[in-house]
Amino acid sequence: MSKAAERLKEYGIKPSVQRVAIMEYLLNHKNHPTVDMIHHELSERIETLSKTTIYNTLKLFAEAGAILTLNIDENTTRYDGDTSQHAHFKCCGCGNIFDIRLKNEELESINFESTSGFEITEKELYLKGLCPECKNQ
Amino acid sequence: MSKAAERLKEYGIKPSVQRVAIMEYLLNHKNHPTVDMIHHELSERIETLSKTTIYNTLKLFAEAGAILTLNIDENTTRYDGDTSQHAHFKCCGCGNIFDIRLKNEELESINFESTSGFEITEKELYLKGLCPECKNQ
DNA sequence: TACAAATATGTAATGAGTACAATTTTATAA
DNA sequence: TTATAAAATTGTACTCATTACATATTTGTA
Repeated sequence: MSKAAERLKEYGIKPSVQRVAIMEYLLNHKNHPTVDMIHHELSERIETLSKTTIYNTLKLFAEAGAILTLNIDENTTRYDGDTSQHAHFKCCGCGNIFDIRLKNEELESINFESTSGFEITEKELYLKGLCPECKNQ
Repeated sequence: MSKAAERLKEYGIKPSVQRVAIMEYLLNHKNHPTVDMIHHELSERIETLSKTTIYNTLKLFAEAGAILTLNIDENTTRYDGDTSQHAHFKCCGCGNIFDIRLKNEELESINFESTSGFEITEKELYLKGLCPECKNQ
């Protein structure tokens, strides 16, 4: 079984050609794609693949916790198949989004002054600025 | 001079009735409003105030660094007149957005494994979950 | 007062995302 | 295998936040 299919099983999601293809794309591409990017790429292989299916599928994945939904981009939602702890960096020059690895438990250890009573289920750290390439131009 | 007008001056923004009113709203409301919320509230006082003006003005403020633009909400942009360091919490129950104070320099002290060459100009920490009120229901 | 530059406004257009009805695929049972 | 129900996919129409743009108003200045 492919890694993508395994991952779906792991999260209790029934596999289908479309679902496996979408998960596969997310696992093999670290570019934090938009729906359009996924559709453009996959519709070459799966000619009838509709954007609605991609939207539905990504929502299904995200609600199951199998992928991350990123709102770092102002215009459009981005998706990430890597659910391990890390931050995201958006370059204001080229627009690309980079993974920023954190040392172990770095986000867990942040000290808040006032979260008593709040139940935190999700933490996202977004950074912006210039990537190394854009910085040297 | 009002606090709002002072703030505009501080960031090199020429004041106008509309600009002062919008900044005033942001300084007096900690609800991280949307454009619609600002428009709904202010158009009672300034009858001709258009949404386009609010969009333009908020963009102007944000680019000058006088306010923050938040993408914590999936559907719509929220704005924050408090530019001091703090995180944001969105309650999945009521949808409200809360300020979460951080201890001094907490965000600065996060250790990244791999930011060499990146120029970071902005950091946003978004939390999600349930607020105290929604948790008890 | 006259004129130019800066602001503000209203309408039309864009485009991401969703609702929904129709179609296709999959699973199940006789 | 066949019939049938449930699940998944698809395409179209729609919503709604945001932007583009042309026009109108206000402000600053000579």
